[in-house]
Order: sequence, then C-alpha cells, then structure tokens
Amino acid sequence: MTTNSIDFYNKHDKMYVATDCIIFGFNANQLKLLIFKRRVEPQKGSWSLIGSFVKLDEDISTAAQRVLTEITGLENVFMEELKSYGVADRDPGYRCISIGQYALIRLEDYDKELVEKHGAHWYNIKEVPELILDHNQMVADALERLKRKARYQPIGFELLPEKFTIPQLQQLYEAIYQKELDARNFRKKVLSHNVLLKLEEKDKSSSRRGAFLYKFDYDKYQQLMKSGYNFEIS
Amino acid sequence: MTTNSIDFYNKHDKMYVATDCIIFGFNANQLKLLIFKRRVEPQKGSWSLIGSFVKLDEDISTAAQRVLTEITGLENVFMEELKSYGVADRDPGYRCISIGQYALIRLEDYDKELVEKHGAHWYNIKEVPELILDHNQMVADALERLKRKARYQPIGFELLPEKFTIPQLQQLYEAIYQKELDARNFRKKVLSHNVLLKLEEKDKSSSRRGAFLYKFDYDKYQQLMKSGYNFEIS
DNA sequence: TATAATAAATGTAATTTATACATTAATTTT
DNA sequence: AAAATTAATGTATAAATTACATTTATTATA
Repeated sequence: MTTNSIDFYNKHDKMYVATDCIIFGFNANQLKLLIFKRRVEPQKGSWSLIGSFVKLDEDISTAAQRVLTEITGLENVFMEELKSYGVADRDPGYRCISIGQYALIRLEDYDKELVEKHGAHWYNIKEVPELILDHNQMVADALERLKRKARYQPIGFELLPEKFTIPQLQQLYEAIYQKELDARNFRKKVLSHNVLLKLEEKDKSSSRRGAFLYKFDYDKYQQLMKSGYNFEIS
Repeated sequence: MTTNSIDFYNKHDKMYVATDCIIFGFNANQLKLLIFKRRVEPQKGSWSLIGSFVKLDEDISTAAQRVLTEITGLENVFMEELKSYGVADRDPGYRCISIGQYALIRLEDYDKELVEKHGAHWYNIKEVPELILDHNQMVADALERLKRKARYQPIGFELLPEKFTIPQLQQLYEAIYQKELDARNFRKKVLSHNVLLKLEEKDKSSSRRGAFLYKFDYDKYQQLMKSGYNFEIS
C-alpha cells in the first residue's frame, strides 16, 4: 500500500467530522446541482459533492459556509443542515461522519472562474452522475427536503434573481415539484399571500409582451409569520 | 486544576462525536421528557439529556439506540435524527459535536427499575429544569419538530398504548399542539383517513360509558402512502 | 330500581379553500 | 397591418374546514 491519506488517518484511529454541501441552482427551467471532479487520490477523477473536514476550532455551519465561499465566491447564501451521515463504514478509508448541508444559490451571482478553477460543474438534477461514497443519497435526501420545504417556507426565492416574474416563479415550482401547475391558480395563490412586491419594470426576455417583475418582501413575510400566518405554495 | 476527564480529552486534541436523546412520553394528558441527574464530574448533580459518545466502529443511529436501550430497556423504539449541534465551543471541556435524536416511547412499556437506577426522571415538558450545555435548546428544537411532524405523519401513535381511544388520541394532539381541538371535528378527521381499526373492547377508565378502543393500522397506512395519500391531523 | 352524573358519540349548515378550465391583452417581428 | 407569442385574468364547481348542541351508554348512589 502506498503512503496516502488513508493510511495516515487510519494510524490515528480517530473520528473525523466532515461537512458536504449539496448546492442547488435553477436555470432554464431546470434544477441544477454543483458537483466536482476529484483531482487528488483517493478516487481521483470521480464526481463528488463539495466538502471539507470540520476544523477543531470551527463550527460545523462555519465549515460549510467556508467550503461554499471557497468554491463559489458567495457569502450569506441560504444553507441549512440536511442530516448527518454516520454509518460506521460509509468511508472505506477512515472513520468519518459527514453533516450534509444543502445550499440554494442564484446562478447569476456566483464566481464562474472560481468554480471552473475547482473543477466544478453544474448538472441538471435529473442527470447527476454517480458520485463517491453516499453522496448520491445525500442529493436524493436534499431534493426530497427541498420539495417538502419549498411548500411551506419561501425558500424557493433563494434560487431566483432578486427580481423575478410570476411565470419564472411558477417554472421554478414546477421544477421542484416535478409537476405542471395551472398558471391562473398559481398566480392567484402566490399573490394571495401578499408577500410579493410588484415593480414597474417588465422582463421581456421571454415574451414580446413582457412580464412584470416582482420582489419577495421579507419584512412583510416576517410580520405575517409572527402573527401566525400559514404560508403555503401548492 | 485537578486531573479530570476534561484534561484527559484536551490533551488529545481530538474531535469527539456524541449523540444525545430527547426522549418523549405521554401520560395524564401531558407530554413528558426523560432526563437524568449526572452522577459524575463534570457538572455532577446537574440535569442533562441522556447521551453517549459514538464509538469508532458504531453507526450514529446505533449509538443512540444503545443509549436508549441502556436507560429504558426498550428496543425498536421510534427514534429519528433531530439535527447536529456543532458550535465549536458548545462544550467547554473539549471539542465535541452531538447529534440530537428524539425518541417517542410508550410510558407503560419502559423498565422502571432501569430508569431509576440511572437516576433518570420524567418531567412535564413545561417544567423541564435547566439542563447542561445546549440541552435545553435540543429539547426546544425536538418539541418544535414533534409539533410539525405529528401533523403530517402518524408518529403520535408511538406515544400511546397500542390500544387507545379517540378521546385519548385527541388529548395527545392537544398536548402536542398546545391547543384545544373540537371533539366532533377531530374524530371526523382522524377516522376519515381509514387507518384506525375499531375494536370491540371499551376503555372504561375515564368514563362510565366507556370509549371504544382503536388500533393504528400500519399496513393500511403504508398502502395509502404508496398510492400518494396525504395524511394530516389538524 | 329509579335517578343523577359523566364522558362518549354523533350531524349539519356555513364558510373557506382548491380545482378546473378559455379568452383577451400587450408587445414585437415580419 | 397582420401574425406571432407569452402574460394576465375570472368564474363556477367541488372539496375541505369550521362552528356549534344534543343524545347515548353506563355506573354510582339515593
């Protein structure tokens, strides 16, 4: 056996804690996932989620933010713990648990050069290749979580530009729910919550007529939540 | 400084992984929490959740089951990961992350002697004393999760005897939601799901007339779920 | 043995929410 | 000026939720 990192870790007989990021984006009516090709052993050349060990003096959530910033250049991104992956033999090299965290980012915001530099690529969520270890399971779990959560919390907006149209929002939800929605009912429903701010501007990129742009009104949403309002987009 | 376990761990400069169990029960119309009084340093005499380090060759979930069995004598209990607690300085002694897991147990089933032996006590959820570290936060998080989850998944039944009456079930949900429910509407709603099996027997412990006993029909529930049914108890 | 006491069981009408569905409006390109 | 294209809108029906009061079964006791 060569002297690689696996030997190194085994010798110490320690428990390692890592975090892996399931990074979602949305573009061209498709949910996307950011993964990267490993450039070092073990498993050089395999596709993998982006992750890191949690440092001894670092919060788990800080570690995840660090990883995300290293790869995308973005800070203050929506990120939330998914779950832990802690089966004893999940990593053949050494004992390592991982805390999966999923992030929702705006595809127009991130640093393309940085992503490129790290060998990372966006894949349509339906076309994600085989990933190392239990990373495909992490993606499946994150997707399920996103599906469930988007219904009751306005996290979908994290995947859209700050200014978006109702048809765009509908396409996003269609991608998340994997089903078609009725345009009239959808519009009625989202507007009924009174958390969308209609702007004067129109987006004309996808129609001659153009569609009005809206912004999500976080303050209004916070207020409503405090007073026990029940947000839902079905 | 005395030679205690904190010194010991610090010297190794390692990352530790623990799991803590938030154990719920239900009795006398009250949600209960099982906590115990520490009998060893550090913080001897303080109240705490029940936990353990995850062994190097042990799954996280196995560790949690092990702890639960050690304390209650029960196996095959409903238990589910809550979230990880991974702030770097959460434990002043050494670097330790903990995976919180919440369990729902039937109060008539557990081994009373074992619980006693470990210095564990049931507290009404509203009267839980101060716990060590971030354990009160864990309890708060678990309670919130239980509230949300009980609505869409039939996990409440894990807190009731196998045979229960509709009024009992209602009282349980009233305890979880912290609000009163209408008896007619509640009964209508739960029975509409067709997952309760009405027995011939009555429970006469709380009324002269007696109330019919029911069982939760897991098989029926599984079937319904497969065909896309939407369970909800509001 | 009749009566009182007690919690269990039940139905209906009104309101709210969800669903299904087709046409007109605004704008640009040709 | 006409054609093309997506955005925007309303209504009727069905389904679900809510609010609300009386009768029933049984045991204890007068």
